[in-house]
Amino acid sequence: MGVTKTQIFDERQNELAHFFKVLGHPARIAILQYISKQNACICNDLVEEIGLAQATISQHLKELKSIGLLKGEIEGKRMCYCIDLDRWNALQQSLNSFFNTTKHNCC
Amino acid sequence: MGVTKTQIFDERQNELAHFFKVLGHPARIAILQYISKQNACICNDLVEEIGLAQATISQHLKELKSIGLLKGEIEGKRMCYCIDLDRWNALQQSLNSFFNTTKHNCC
DNA sequence: TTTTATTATCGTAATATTGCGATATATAAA
DNA sequence: TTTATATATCGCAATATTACGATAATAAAA
Repeated sequence: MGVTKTQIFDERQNELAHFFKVLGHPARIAILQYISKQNACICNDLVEEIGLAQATISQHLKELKSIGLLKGEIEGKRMCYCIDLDRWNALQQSLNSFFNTTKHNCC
Repeated sequence: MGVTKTQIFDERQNELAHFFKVLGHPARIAILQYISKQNACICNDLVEEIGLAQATISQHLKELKSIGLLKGEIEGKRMCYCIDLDRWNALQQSLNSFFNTTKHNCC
C-alpha cells in the first residue's frame, strides 16, 4: 500500500490536501519566506541561504510551482522565481474558507 | 536520505510545516469535515463514512491529535473525537499570519 | 463471567518523499 | 569557440507515509 486513495475523496478535498502538503515542509516554508524578504529571487542564493544542495532546492521549487505559488521568469542565465500574488491570495482565501466552514464543535 | 533536515530550520518554520503536513492528506480533511458536520463523532462512523480501514482511520485521528486539532473524550466504550475550537482558531490565525507576512513580490 | 462492540497498537508491504552527486542544458562572458 | 555560471533532471539510497489485517485493550451488555 502506501498509496493515498485519492479516488475515494472529492476533488476539493484532494486539492486542498495537496496544497497543504506542498506547504508541509520547512524548506518550502523557508523558501517562500526568503523570496518574500528579497525583492527578486535567484535559486543560487537559496542554496547558500537555506543550506540544502542545489538539486534539492530545485526540487522544492518545482513543487511550489506545481500549486502555482511561484512563477519563474528567465532572466539572462538566471531564473527569477517570484510569488504569484493572485494565486497566493486565492489560496489564502480557499484555506480560510475551509477553516471557517469546518469548525463546529460538540463537547 | 529521505530525512527532512529539521535542524537547519527554525522552530517556527518546523512547526508551521508540521501543521501543514498533517492537513496535507485528503482523509484527514474529510475527517475534519465530517466531525464538523456531525455534532458528535465516533470513530466507527468514520470508517463507514470515509471508506478506509479502522486501523487507518485510527492512525489519521492520532495525527490530527498530534497538532491538537482534535480532542478525544471517552464516552462509555466509545471515543468521542471533537475539534478543539481554541486550537482550531489559533492555527487559523497562525496560518493567516504566515500568509500575510509572506506575500511581497517582485515581478 | 462470557460475549460483544469499539478503538488502539503492532507488524508488514507498497509507495512516496527527501536529499544529493552526477550530469545535461542553456546562456553569458572571455 | 571555449569557458564559466546557473538551473533542471536523472538515478539512487535512506527514511517516511499510507494502508491494512491481526491482535490487544477496554468497557458495556448478556
